Amino acid sequence: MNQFYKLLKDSGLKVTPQRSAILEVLEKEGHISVEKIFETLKHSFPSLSLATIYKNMITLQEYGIVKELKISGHKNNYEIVQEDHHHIVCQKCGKISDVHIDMDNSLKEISIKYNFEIINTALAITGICKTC
Amino acid sequence: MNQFYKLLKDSGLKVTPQRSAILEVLEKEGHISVEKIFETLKHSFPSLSLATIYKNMITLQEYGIVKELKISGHKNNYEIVQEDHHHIVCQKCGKISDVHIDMDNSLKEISIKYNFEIINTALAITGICKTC
DNA sequence: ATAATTGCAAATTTTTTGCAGGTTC
DNA sequence: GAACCTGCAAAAAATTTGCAATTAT
Repeated sequence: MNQFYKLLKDSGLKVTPQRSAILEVLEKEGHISVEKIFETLKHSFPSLSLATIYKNMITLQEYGIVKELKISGHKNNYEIVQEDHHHIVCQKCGKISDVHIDMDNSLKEISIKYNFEIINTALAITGICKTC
Repeated sequence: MNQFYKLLKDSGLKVTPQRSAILEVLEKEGHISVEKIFETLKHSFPSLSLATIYKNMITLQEYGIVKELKISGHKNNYEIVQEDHHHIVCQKCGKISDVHIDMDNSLKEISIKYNFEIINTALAITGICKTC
């Protein structure tokens, strides 16, 4: 019984080894592309197919378990849905880190000003990181 | 002599009819995909090639004239670089609108806290718009 | 037993590349 | 005339689909 057993069960999704492994990779890496997930897992699952990963990304997104991360100049990355947060992305080394920014006030203003019901926000801050 | 003549000239780029037309479409539409640019222009330029649009998107980005807009669930869109702004995106009708949000304080904090030199920010707020 | 999931192969979609001919400056 | 740009066709990369076999519940 793995770490994501309950999460999947509660969603009514089947707990397959491939699916669990994908989630473990996402958990471990934080943000990762389909290609890299495949690279990482093909040793433990020699028959694993890219299609399976793509299908899972779609399903897991539909169930609100995983989120797609689109960042200019990067392949699509995926992450496990967690507490709201945003991302800083180094243009040199490509590293993506989570940051927490309180935007409640700004968002409330937008919501009122445009009469817009906010469901989600995605902020990517690009620049040069500490070590670069 | 069109609207973008000076901009292109000053950048050292050649002013071709295709390039000017692409910029005009971007200007008019605000945010638009390569596919849609192609649809829009193929009437006036029957020989226009998708490759030309892709190549221009790359060049114009390199020269800081155009910016790629990546939004989850949407095709890549492009816009002309303007004053810093962000986007609200309706999940129902797909409409993308510009919004201005002052995030200076939050960004300054991030910059100091992570010792991160911020070059750019991309915020996409998704939800349901007024009319939907 | 049923419905969901996987893996494969093929198909589609999106983007890039090389090169020859044409255009801009 | 030099460098750049376009358009075409082909290639490469990214994603989706259909279907048969397998697996989870």
